[in-house]
Amino acid sequence: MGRSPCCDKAHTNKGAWTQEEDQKLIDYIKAHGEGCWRSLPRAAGLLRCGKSCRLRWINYLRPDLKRGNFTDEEDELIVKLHVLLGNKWSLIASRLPGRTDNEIKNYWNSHIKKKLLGQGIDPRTHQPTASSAAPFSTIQPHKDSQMPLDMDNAAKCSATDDTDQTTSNNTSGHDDKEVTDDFNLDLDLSISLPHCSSRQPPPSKPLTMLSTTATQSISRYTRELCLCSHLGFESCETCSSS
DNA sequence: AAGGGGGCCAACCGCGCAAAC
DNA sequence: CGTTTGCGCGGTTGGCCCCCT
Repeated sequence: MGRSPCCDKAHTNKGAWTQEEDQKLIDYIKAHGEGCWRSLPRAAGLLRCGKSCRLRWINYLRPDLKRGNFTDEEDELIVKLHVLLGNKWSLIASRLPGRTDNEIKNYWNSHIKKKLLGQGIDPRTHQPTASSAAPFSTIQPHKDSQMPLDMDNAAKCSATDDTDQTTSNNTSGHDDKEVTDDFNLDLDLSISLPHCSSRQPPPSKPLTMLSTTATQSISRYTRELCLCSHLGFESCETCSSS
């Protein structure tokens, strides 16, 4: 059993990309567009795995990438989105134009984690660490919860399924109603349109939307999906109106 | 000045999912 | 309807660079 390898590893380059390889990839995508990463390397004259080409393009060569340091606003937004989505870097990246999931993931691990720990906040649960009784200035997913919300399921659901939004994905055995009653999250997010990069499918799929005070300002979006339902909560007005 | 350690980031790996067959 | 194929994702690794001693 097992999967067949994605490419012939014996005949592919690995490691850092050369300028020449970059240029070949750029030229090819400019001429033919993205798509069929598996056959792209051969067509472009690259001795690379298709996955490697895709990653290189998405994370480094794409023309719409915003290079450079993260702004305070981006920083804050990443933290807020992580509260809701957990380690769903691609979803988080979709809210940060010009940023890639890899970039955000690296930034989280190298900067934000430490920053939160320094504030006495557990970066995984966003709860104050056991040793810290310091005032809690960031977002609390659930004020009484001992466990983090099942963000993984929620994000998985929000990313893949728009057909059964009212069905609870609660696998943790928590009482949905109880959680709903206590959940009072005011994020005041400023959220841009999902970044319409090539990696994101055109918005034929629902946009994952956050149930926050930002809801009003985002209502202009053509298709909305409230995360409430995906978090296993009762539908809010946004959910029910869509 | 050298080298050791730690941080950062690009790239790889393996798995899950969905479409195609 | 089961299997195969391709894509995308999250986690991890490895190498480069910078700082400190």
